[in-house]
Amino acid sequence: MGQSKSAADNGNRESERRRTILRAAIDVFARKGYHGCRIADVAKEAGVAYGLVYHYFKNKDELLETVFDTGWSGFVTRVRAVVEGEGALSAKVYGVVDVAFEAYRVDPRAVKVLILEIARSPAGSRINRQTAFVDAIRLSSELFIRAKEAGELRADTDPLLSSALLFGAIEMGLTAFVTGLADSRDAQALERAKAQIADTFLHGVLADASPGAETAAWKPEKPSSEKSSTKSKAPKRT
Amino acid sequence: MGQSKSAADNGNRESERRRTILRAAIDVFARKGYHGCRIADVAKEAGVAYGLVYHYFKNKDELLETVFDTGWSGFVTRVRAVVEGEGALSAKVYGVVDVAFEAYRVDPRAVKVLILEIARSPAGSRINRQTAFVDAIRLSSELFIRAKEAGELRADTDPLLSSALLFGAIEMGLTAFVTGLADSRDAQALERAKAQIADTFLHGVLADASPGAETAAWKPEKPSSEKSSTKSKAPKRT
DNA sequence: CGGCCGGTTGATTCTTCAATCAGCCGGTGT
DNA sequence: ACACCGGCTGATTGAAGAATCAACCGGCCG
Repeated sequence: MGQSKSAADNGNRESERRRTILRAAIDVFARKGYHGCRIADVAKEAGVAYGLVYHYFKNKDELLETVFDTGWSGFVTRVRAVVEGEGALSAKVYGVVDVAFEAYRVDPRAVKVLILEIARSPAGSRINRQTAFVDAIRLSSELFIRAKEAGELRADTDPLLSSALLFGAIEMGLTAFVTGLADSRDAQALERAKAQIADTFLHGVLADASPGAETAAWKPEKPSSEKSSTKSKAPKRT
Repeated sequence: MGQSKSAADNGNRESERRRTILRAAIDVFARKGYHGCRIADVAKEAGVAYGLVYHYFKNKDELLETVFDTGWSGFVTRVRAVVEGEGALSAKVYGVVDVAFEAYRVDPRAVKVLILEIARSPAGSRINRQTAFVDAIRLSSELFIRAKEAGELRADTDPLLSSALLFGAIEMGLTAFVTGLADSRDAQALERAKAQIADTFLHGVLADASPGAETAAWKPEKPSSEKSSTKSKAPKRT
């Protein structure tokens, strides 16, 4: 265990242990869920005494809160960068999808906890985590508001709902991997999923203007020559 | 309290009380969450003695399980009807969206519990509720498999993922109402949300076929005259 | 009338954990 | 050497709440 630290680490030792515990918490939460695990599990996973968890965190809830703050703030920051950056709507949408999937690639467990435990927890404790989620949706909705003014969007779209739908699609896409519906070790699959989410959101699933139209009418009109590629190599954002 | 039942109810009395408890459970779960409530709360809500809950249900978990089975089977049945029915892809997609929103309109509490407590619960107890969710996605994916063979779909779409995305969009749309982001008493808003979800999924958010390919430019300006209508009166399914 | 029986009650028991706390251990300064 | 100090330990406590159970109705049948 304890590596001798020499001198080097004088600055931030205060972490180290705390980090270990936080990491362990993420792993355990991801494996058994917040309610399904005891502090003892976290302590064991971290290879640390039960009491030490309480030395670094006020209580179990603060532990979850911290996991949340840590992971979420990074995500929001990146999303904000995309939203406020240069480029057309399409590029930004792809950028947002990319941020989410990248987060997943880097730390699937953390993303799992964020999605499963936090985004959907009913009125969790004091601090409204729901709020944080809503804030993210609001943030990216600006993207659609501006795009709409610029005429990039169809007229009958509500920006807030569009934003929500994008996140919903991303979340469900990730959930497919989180729950094992899709193989998350397949880098190709991840890439394809990313592309399809962005493409579907931007262009829909239909194979072009569906000529048949059905029953009533889905406005088949589509003068626009070739719809083209679609292969969508959409500009990588990174 | 106890209404005298006269004779009339001879047949299925075995329910009655059980139903009351189940109903109470849904309400309480919706209000405080599964983990956030005690059996005592359910009993009180139902106006029934604590012990009676255990007369009708083996334990707290079975209560949730039952809420799930009850609500979910109905939903799946309706979705199946849509998937296996007649009509073009577009109509069916709208139909699926409609089923979900109708369920919400009829019993928002129950839908809330389904979404918040069950869809996302991490490896809950024995029975895999995740599985049920996955099954629904698989079921509706058949819709996309067939549509793809018929050439209705773009070639580069994965049916399973498409199905997941549709459900993701629906779920997030409903979540917006469940969490109060949008006003669920506004029938108009519900209608619009439904239409936008289906439209976005089928046609995307973009103002038109953006021919510009991507890479460099995403072709901002769109001359395409009137994009118009699109008001989408999409065939009502009911 | 009296005993049975299924539905019903709610106090009691038992379990599970979050949270505490008295003290240990090893490093550091004097 | 000694005393101090902060990180660290884990048995103990106390509360919350799930599940049990013995007793209690009120109808019904013999």
